[in-house]
Amino acid sequence: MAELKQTEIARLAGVSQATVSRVLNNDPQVNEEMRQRVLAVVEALGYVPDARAQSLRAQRTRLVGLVMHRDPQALAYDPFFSALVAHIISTARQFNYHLCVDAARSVKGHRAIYEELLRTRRVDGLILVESETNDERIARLTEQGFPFVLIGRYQPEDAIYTVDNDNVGAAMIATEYLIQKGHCRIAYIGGPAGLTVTRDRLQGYRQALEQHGIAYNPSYVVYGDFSSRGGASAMADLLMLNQPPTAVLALDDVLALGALREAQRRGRRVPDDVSIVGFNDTPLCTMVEPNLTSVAIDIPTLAREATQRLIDLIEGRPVEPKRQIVPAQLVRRSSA
Amino acid sequence: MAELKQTEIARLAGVSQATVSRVLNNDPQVNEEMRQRVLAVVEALGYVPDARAQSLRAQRTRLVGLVMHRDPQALAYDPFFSALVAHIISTARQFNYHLCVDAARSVKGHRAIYEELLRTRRVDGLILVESETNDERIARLTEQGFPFVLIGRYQPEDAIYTVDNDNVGAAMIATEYLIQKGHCRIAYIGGPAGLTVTRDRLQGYRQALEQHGIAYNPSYVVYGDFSSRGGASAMADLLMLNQPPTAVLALDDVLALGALREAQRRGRRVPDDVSIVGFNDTPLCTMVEPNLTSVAIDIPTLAREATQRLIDLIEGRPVEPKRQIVPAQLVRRSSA
DNA sequence: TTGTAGGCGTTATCAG
DNA sequence: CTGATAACGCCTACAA
Repeated sequence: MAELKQTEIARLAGVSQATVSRVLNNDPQVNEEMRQRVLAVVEALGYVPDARAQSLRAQRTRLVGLVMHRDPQALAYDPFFSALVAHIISTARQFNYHLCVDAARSVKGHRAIYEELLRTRRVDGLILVESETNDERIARLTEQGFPFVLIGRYQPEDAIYTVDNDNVGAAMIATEYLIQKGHCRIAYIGGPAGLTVTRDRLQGYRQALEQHGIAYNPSYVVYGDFSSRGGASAMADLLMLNQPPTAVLALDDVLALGALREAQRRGRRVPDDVSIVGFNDTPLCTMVEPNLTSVAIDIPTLAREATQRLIDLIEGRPVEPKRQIVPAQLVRRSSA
Repeated sequence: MAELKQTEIARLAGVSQATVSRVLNNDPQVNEEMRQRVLAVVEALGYVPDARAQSLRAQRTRLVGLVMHRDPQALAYDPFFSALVAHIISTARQFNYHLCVDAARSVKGHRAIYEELLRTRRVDGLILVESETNDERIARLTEQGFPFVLIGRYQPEDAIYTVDNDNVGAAMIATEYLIQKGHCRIAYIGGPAGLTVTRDRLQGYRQALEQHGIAYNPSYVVYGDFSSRGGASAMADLLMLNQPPTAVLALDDVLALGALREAQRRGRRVPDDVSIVGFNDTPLCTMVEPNLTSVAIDIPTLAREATQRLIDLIEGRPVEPKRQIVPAQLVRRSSA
């Protein structure tokens, strides 16, 4: 079994190794009889070409990389992450690609991964998420002409290939919904401050306030890490204010749930005392009481589009336009 | 930048390509001066060896595979999956390995992945989860002498390398806990019936009943897929019985939550009317009201041990004993 | 101590 | 239409 290569097949079929290769690559020029003879042996022995050799020869691994800018620990229970991975996997597979996942929070660790995955040409392309403003990675990737797609926004638009869920617009919709419900003391719980997604949604939130003539109050903006605890402590801070908010927009469902639970723990009724809106529309939303109103950002489409575009880039097909927007949609439930 | 290989470095440093290779592999025999000269050029150009070439040459990709026997769709929001991936990633990285993830539910799809990952030698070893009894994959892997570690149980024990969280024991502990609380009508909500984990926990459940002289009632055993909805419909079935159970042991937290919500929807109070215990101790447990009592199966350790053992196997280090058990532990909260 | 050369398993280019 | 032959980039005997 260890010696199963094309030369071995060739020997048994009584042809040259080159012919075996041709048969396997469906070269139309090969004689039908030879093809059958070769295929018979291939079938009999269950021969499959060695991906390592193919990778070297073709200068292509058929592997796409996904690097999360996050501590692996923090990823462990993140539904956004698992949804992303799941959908990238299934899309990639349709094109005969596989997924290589990595993660690191530290800049050093991140650079190491970057080196290890990209410079070594271990993967053919990269899907980036959670970019920070002025993300150093993006500059380097662009400079090197390495295929990559960013899930998120980037400026200047059209500088790189992106699939964006229009966070600014989505946050606006959610905020306007709260305003229409009569709220004017609306808070925003973001993720880590440097992330583009945090800033974009903040921007949408502010724009909505502005359009409705509501003054922006900086003490209503709190940042947390992506965890239930982060949401809880943010909510705790908000409730200690002299004029606590009557509604909260949280950057994702996990944060929103933490906030919700904290509010309840402190005796607030949701949505009567405080309304809460999350992001991502994960199954968590229907798992808590009251069910969480959330902005669905359509992770499947995001992942599918990003993957497909990345593969197009890798294989040299034209990709237009550079920026694609996947619409988001507010899913109304009981929490707001 | 495209032409960055050892011959190029060698040319610029005025040495042979072999010397460059030796320097990069820390061969102690190279002259210090040469080493410096080579390293200078390497640094200056930012050269990193090509993983594809190394893979072919070394017959090793430094990639470990994780294949979930599940529809990618179903994986999307599964906390067990994301926790597993996250911890495998960080362990693998310590040993300079990367993770390639795949998933498929259908047998055909699964076999395709198996071929594609293993036979092509795209990965050096495999971590398996969710094995079924008489899992065909395991026989083939064993037969081929391919390095793999199973997370779960397998019989005969010691036939293959496994890391097991002692599901039988864990289910026993949980069931006994319920019995001690005075319950005797205890139901079990499993996952897909074929999975080893479903059967093992059922076995533990039955053993506990037996030891306490409680008759086993088949109508108290229901199977669902791994989803909140699965748990809900299982609970619905249970509550329609003439003598509905007063306690439920669910195969994982997601199922347990679905069950919990369904019970509440039907006006049952938890834990007063019906107690519920889940598995995995995911963050979900503290996100719902009442907080979910759950059996913590220590996914980080499971993942870490499996990864480490797999890498030991790949690199030819002895691994003993073949079967390792990671203890589980009941985390008591309010739902039971 | 360093250089030369062979080969890892493929694919692709040339002759024949 | 098929068979030698040359890369792909790297590591490692073996030779100098």
